[in-house]
Amino acid sequence: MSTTRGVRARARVEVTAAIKDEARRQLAADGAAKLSLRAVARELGMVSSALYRYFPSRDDLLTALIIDAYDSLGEAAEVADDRVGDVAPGQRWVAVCEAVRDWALAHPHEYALIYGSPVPGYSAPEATIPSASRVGLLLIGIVRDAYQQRGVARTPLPAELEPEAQRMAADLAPDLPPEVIAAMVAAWAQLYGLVGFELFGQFNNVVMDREAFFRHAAAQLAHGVGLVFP
Amino acid sequence: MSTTRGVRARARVEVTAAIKDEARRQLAADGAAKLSLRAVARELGMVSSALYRYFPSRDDLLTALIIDAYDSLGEAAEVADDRVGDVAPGQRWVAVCEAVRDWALAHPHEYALIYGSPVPGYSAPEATIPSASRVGLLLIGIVRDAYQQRGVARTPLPAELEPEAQRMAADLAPDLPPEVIAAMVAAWAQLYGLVGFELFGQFNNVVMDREAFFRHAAAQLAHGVGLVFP
DNA sequence: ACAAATAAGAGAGCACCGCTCTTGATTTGG
DNA sequence: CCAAATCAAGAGCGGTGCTCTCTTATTTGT
Repeated sequence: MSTTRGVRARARVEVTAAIKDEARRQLAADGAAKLSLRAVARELGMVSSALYRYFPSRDDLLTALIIDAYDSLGEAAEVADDRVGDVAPGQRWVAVCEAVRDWALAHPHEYALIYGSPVPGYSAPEATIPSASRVGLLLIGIVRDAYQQRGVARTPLPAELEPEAQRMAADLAPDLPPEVIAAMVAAWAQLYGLVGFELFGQFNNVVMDREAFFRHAAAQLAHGVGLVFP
Repeated sequence: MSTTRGVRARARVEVTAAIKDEARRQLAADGAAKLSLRAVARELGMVSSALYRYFPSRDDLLTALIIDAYDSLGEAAEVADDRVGDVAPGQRWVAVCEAVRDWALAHPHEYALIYGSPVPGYSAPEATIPSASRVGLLLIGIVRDAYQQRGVARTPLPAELEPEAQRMAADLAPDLPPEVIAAMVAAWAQLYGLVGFELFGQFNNVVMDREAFFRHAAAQLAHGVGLVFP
């Protein structure tokens, strides 16, 4: 019967989900460094070795959490973009930036997991790429809309960056001018600099009104990409 | 005698230095997560408990390494600024940014230690502040020189940021205009976004010619702060 | 329908970790 | 010179990730 075949399968997805949920709880509470397979198993009433039937190692569990975190962040950004409605591209950009920051402040350990220090040698498993790209793709989409609807301000590139900018444009958005793509990639990285500095305490005793500071900085980023405000 | 008093004291500083050196070796090799007191002790031919006479905990050892890393980075930045000589402020800025990036690429695990994810809850011990400030102070100095010698381009602030910008300026550089200080703090954070993305693999398959890309982005940061090129 | 294959949980165990406490030797300062 | 401070060493506690074996329950193929 279809049910008999499903008993094991169903149990498997449920247990897998329960493990991830508990792991996410511990991650949010104490950070990635203190996530312990034994503690997760203990909390779930299993024995630690049983966990290895679901995740072959601690790193694999963390990778699953990383993908979830990327998706959660990506969705938050997409929702924010939808919510803001049909406004000027610059305002959409700022809304997405603020969504990223809000998500980071609400999920600091998860943000640290994906944008903190993923072990400098470590290169992300292929599986993470689509989830990790969501925010970037969203920002590209905003710039593309701006370019098609009202155009963007363009500043010439230094000669040494021409070939690289053309290559990036061909990869990321062949319909957009290379200098805009180059500016966008830089702005994308810079956004995470702003968020990281706030989250990791580098702004302690330096920036007090973080809201206002961030909003202005995000707007300046939009400006640098060539987006305009109404 | 002066020597007798010095036997213990001298041994102490030597052993302390040896511990830090070996720890730094392991940090550079395997990252902060894998730094093990027992392994350090083993390598030094001591027993692990003896290490606790010098550093009361693993975190204290790490804090010592953090301070050293900040100082190493700060000195690299200062040396680069000295070396570049009497050029336009924008070029000094770019030189310092490149020094930060070069240092990060040369010491990835140490960079991750200080600018990665310092455990979101964790707030840096007071002792780290002076060392951590060196790069920031250097950048402020460059902007100050630019302001006094040739002036900087100033763009007005949104009203909501006025008070905060004035507060920051009063704290960091009372002789500089608030909008310049605000732009500088943002640029400072953004610089670390650029470096972090490259170091932590976010630019994999996206940016290839990292040198050229970074140089351009750093120059754009300088522009955003109002610095000019000759 | 039943035997074989497979998946899952339990338990013991290995090698490591940070950290504490006690013990005995050595150096220091009054 | 002797008491006090300092330090290396050892044993030990509770924890970790991970492996291996054993037993039991489910799924599968005939």
